[in-house]
Amino acid sequence: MPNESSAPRRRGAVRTEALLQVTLDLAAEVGYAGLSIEAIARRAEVGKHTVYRRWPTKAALLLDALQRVWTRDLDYRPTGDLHADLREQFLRSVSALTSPPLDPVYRAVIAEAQSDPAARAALHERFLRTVEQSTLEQVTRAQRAGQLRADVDLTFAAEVLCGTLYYRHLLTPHPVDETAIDGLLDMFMAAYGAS
Amino acid sequence: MPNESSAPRRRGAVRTEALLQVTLDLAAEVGYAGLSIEAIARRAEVGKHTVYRRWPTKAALLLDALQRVWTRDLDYRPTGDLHADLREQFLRSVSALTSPPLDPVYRAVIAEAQSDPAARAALHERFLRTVEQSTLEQVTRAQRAGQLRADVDLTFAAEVLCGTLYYRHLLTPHPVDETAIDGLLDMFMAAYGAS
Amino acid sequence: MPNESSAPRRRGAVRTEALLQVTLDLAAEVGYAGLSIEAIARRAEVGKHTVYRRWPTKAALLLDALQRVWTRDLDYRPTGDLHADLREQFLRSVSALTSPPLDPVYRAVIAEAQSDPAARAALHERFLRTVEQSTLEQVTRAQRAGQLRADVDLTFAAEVLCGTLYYRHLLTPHPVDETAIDGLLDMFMAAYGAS
Amino acid sequence: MPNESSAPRRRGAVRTEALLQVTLDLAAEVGYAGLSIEAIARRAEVGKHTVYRRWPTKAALLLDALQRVWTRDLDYRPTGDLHADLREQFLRSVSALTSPPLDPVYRAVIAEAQSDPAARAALHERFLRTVEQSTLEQVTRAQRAGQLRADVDLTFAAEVLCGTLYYRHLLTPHPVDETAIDGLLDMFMAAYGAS
DNA sequence: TTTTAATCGAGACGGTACGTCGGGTCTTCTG
DNA sequence: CAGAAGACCCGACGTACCGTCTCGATTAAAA
Repeated sequence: MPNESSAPRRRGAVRTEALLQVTLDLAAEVGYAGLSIEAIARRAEVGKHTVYRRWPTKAALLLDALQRVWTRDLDYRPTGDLHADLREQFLRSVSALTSPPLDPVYRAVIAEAQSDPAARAALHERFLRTVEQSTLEQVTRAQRAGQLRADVDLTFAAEVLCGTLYYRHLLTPHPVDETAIDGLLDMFMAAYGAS
Repeated sequence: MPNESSAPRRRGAVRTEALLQVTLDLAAEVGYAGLSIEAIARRAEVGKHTVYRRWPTKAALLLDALQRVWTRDLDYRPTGDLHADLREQFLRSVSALTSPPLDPVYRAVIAEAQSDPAARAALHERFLRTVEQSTLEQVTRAQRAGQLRADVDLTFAAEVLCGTLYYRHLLTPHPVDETAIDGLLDMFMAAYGAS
Repeated sequence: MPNESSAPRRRGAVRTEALLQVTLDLAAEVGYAGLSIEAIARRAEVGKHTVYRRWPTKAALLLDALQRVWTRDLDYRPTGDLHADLREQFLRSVSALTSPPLDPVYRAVIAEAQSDPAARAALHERFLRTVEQSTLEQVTRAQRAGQLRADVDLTFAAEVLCGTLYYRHLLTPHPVDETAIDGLLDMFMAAYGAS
Repeated sequence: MPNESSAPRRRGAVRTEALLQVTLDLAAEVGYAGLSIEAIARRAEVGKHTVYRRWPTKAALLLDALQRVWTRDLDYRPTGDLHADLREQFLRSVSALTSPPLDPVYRAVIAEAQSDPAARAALHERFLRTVEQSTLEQVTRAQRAGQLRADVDLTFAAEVLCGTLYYRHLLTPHPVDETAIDGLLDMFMAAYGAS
């Protein structure tokens, strides 16, 4: 009896997915400017209320849309070489963050977050902290493996690593290229590299 | 001499000043949300065109308004003790950045900058780079005084120091407090401290 | 036989009643503005479909609701004195038409009827014509009793009597008071009074 | 000296005219249903605010639009024969009231007036009362000419004459044809005709 | 001075988006 | 299988800003 209910499939789940996809499409095509709820609803051929029913705020919608593309790139496999692994992870992140679907949405979220502390908290909780966390795990592993000094708490170091890259990407006109990443890692290793 | 010059009829430059001040006042009172050009002109009892004649963009206006409060806090005097000096400078910056007149304007600029690369460049050129620069000068002086290793280019290090603080302030819910600043400086000294 | 229903009790009859009552309650409380099908269904804790299943149109629902209060006031008993009887009937009608439950519903029906000829026909058939009819019966009785000229068809006269009052009530800011009613009856008697 | 300033021409007077015309056009084409402010603005290629700037309410706009067509038909010239003159006037009014541009607008006004006492008052003041008034003047002239009894106040009679016709037109499915008008006038003459 | 040319306040204007509401239709699930 | 609950598309509501534009009135510099 192959019952079809293994996925409960709440009523509008499909539509929710569609709306998020439309948001990404729109972002890729018209960029940050075209990301109005009105435009999204229009493009999705959906009443505005159908959007508002799902997300109380544009920021909330954008965060979910972000999630949708975000999770796809988290399948990296550490090799054990800390420097190489961090380098790889950062390059991947930056590459994703720079290309069309993600970049406009991310910037839109940043913009929204400036006027809405709640959105700011959500942004950090769901994305920035995640990146910090995965970075922290990597360096902690390296620390246990003796590659880093054992007498320091690396939590803040992880924030510095990530924060520097986000700062450069979002707030400066400079690109986050290999030079920048290497410079950052050099400083990190100089500070915390074992003996 | 029936000239009723009690009303001196201020000319252009004065009015420009007045508009910037109104922008700051509005920001302090109603916050980011109230910073529309419409509201600013209304509050200043000025035609909208008078605003547009001076600044092509909201971002441009906000940047100038920012400048107005910004320059007031740059009168710090280094003592020679690197750690203490940086600490002092960062605490001052953050304190200014957190209090009413500046914070809403800064966030508004950040928001505008997301959709406008030119504004992003201007933001970096006029503010972020300035802070990086003054930081760089300080650490370079210390380097020459032998407090820091002589074999490194500190340009990027200065960016890391500033970037980390901006990242935390603008994009996370965490406060930029003394703990954070000290943590950051510790990492910096561990990496680049002499011998 | 524990059947408690001497009447066949069609399933939804009670609910239909309840909906009509809710409509009247809502009209009394929030007036014409609050008379949306949405609000009625909400107030009755009923799905909108349950309303649409019963009435194809808001006008239809309102007409039925109107009926509900209307029939309660038709228990007048003519005395034989034409002038007094008409006066009494008109005063009653107007009094009912002016007070909360009925007035907003009536006006809502008028409004609906403007855009919907079918509703207009129904309004006339079920209410206006009824009033004209009962007026006609009274004057015809008086005519047969010799109180009115025998050589005229009073059908149109009845329409004039009623129409004038409705006109004043619905389309002018003037109240339909005793003065108005007496003036109208005077004119009527002057035209058709016997000899 | 052909000075061009005989008309001061306030800024948007032309546009106001255009909007009223568009309202009438729309009414003629799509009828009562299409008379949303949104549709009017769209059709006139005008921002919604441009409409709201001129009229606080849909009712106000419709009343002005009504005025525009209304005044064109008031150029009748009484002949002195009361019965014929009233007949002519009523026929003209009804004819105007029945044809496309006017009928949908009038009904829309009636509908709006039901929920807005102010609109109701305005409707009466600007249109209904005008008709009553011109009717009153005609019958008063006839009264002075000895065609009508001298001992009666005809104010209310004028209301009855007009009210009956409006009642029939707006609230019943019956047409206001010559039969109806003649019946009404017969009753009137029977009541107030001289000797 | 007188004229000319900016500059100003005020705000109209066509747009676009906001967030809310109601109209009708169509589903889903419960009793 | 009827019914409550409400999702859904649609489109109007009235408000707010955007950036451009016109309007007179008020000044400044040029004639």
